[in-house]
Amino acid sequence: MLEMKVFRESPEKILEDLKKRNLSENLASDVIDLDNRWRTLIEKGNRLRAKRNVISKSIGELKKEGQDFSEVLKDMAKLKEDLNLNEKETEEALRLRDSKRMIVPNLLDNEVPIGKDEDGNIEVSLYGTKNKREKWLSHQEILEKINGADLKRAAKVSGRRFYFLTGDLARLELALINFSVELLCEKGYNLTTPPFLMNREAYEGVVDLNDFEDVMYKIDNHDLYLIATSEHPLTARFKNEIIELKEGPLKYAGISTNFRKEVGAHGISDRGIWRVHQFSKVEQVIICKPEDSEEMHDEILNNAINIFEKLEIPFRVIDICTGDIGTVAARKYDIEAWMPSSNKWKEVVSASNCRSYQSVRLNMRYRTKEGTSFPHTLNSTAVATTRALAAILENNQTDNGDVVIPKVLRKWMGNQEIIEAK
RNA sequence: GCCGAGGUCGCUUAGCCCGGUAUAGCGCCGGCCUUGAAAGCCGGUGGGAUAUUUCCCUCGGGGGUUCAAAUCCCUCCCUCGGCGCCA
Repeated sequence: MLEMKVFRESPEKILEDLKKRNLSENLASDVIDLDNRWRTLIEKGNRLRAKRNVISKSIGELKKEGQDFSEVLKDMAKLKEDLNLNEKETEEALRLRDSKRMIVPNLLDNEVPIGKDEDGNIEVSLYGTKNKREKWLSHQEILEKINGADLKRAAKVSGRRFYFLTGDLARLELALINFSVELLCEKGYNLTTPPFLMNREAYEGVVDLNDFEDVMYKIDNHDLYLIATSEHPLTARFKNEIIELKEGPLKYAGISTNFRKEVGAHGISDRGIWRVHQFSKVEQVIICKPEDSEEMHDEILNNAINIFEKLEIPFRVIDICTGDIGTVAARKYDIEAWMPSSNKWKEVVSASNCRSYQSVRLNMRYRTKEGTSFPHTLNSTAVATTRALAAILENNQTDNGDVVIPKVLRKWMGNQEIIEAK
C-alpha cells in the first residue's frame, strides 16, 4: 500500500505508473476523491468532539458547584446525534478509501523495463555452461529411474501435484536446505522457522489481495491460511511495531514448507515435481532503511546467484518488466535455471524489493531522528527444493540415467557422489 | 479445554476499587555547559486533521452504559500461573 502523502503530494507519479502497467487511472483518482471526503468529515467530527469535550467539562464544574445543568444536557443530546452520524460517515469514507488504496500497486522503480508480459523481461546475465548430450531425460523420467518420488500414491492420499520424496532424493532435499542455510548463516542471516499458518489481517499486510483466491489455502472454520512462503510470516512479524534499525538491516533466513493452490496452472511442463501444492524453501527476508534497500536487493540476489553457481547449474538472471512484476514489488529479478529436456530457462528464484509497500500496510515503522518512518522490505528465494532438485536431476544426468550429486551437497550425503538408476 | 491473575506511549511503571487533562523513571532527540566527552540542568518524545496553531484521537481489539470511560458492564484476542490433555 502506498502512503497517503504520495496520493496527496505527487499523484502524477501514481498515474504515470498505472499507465505503464496498462491499468485504469481511476484506481488512483478514486482514492484521492475519497480522501478529500474523509478529510472534510474528520475535520467536522473533530469540531463536534471539541464542542462535546468543552460542554462535558462544564457539566463537571456545574455539578461540583451543585448547580443545575439540565439545559446543557439538551444541547448535548443534539450534539451526540450529529456526532453519531458523522462517525458513521467518516468510518465509511475511510474504509472505502483504504479498500481502494489496497489495490493500487506499488510504485515501480524507474529502471524497470517496460513490457506487456513475461516476453518483455530482459536477460541481464548468464552463468555456468550447459552440458552436452544427445538425448535429455526430463526430471520426471529421472525421478522414476532413480526411484526418487512416488507421485501416484501421493495422488491417492492427497491429490495431484503432491509427492512423496523418497530415499536419496529426500536426503538430497535436506542437503539443499542445509547447504543454503549454512551459506546464509555465515553471511549473518538469522535462521528463523516461522508459523506455517497466518491470520487474515496479518496476511493482508504482505500480499496482493487476489492471492487469497488463487494462492493460499484457507483452514475451514478458522481465521487461518497456510503460508505460501516464509516471506509472509517473516515480513508480517513486526506488524504494528516500531523497530530499531540503528544496528543495520534485519536479515533473516526463513525455512518453511510452502503451500500453494496453483489455480489455473496446467500443462505438460508442470509434470513431476516442478509445480506442486507443497514444497520446502529457504528464503531470505530483509527489513532495512530506504537508503539501504538497493544494496540489499543486490545482496540477496547475489546470495541466490552464489548458491546456484556452487550447485553448478547453468542459469540466467532476468530483470522483470512492468507487465510481469505484479502488485507488491518495485523491482524484481528472477533466476532461471536451464532445463535441458525442454530446452528452456525456467524460474527457480525470485528476488524482490518491495520498498515500503508492505511496511505501510503492516504499519511497521522504524525510528529516525525526525520521528518514525516506513522501512523497506525485501525477499528472495535462496533455494526452493523441488525446483532445485528438478534442475539438478536434469543437468546432472548421465547416459545410463544416474544423477551426479553436486559437490557442495555431498558432505550432507555421507560423501555419496552419485544417485544410481534402479 | 477449565480456574485464577494480568495487558497503560519505544521499555518499565502509577492511575482502575471510588468515572472528570494518562503519572513517573529509563531510553532516544535537541539545547545549555565543555577543548572534547561524561555528569548535571532545561525542553521535546505515538497517530490524524489543519486556517501552522489550534483541534481531535490513542491505555490489547470490538461493542455497551454515561454529559463524560484507562477506570463500570459485555465480548473476543493475547500473556503468565494452576489443573486437564498431549508429540
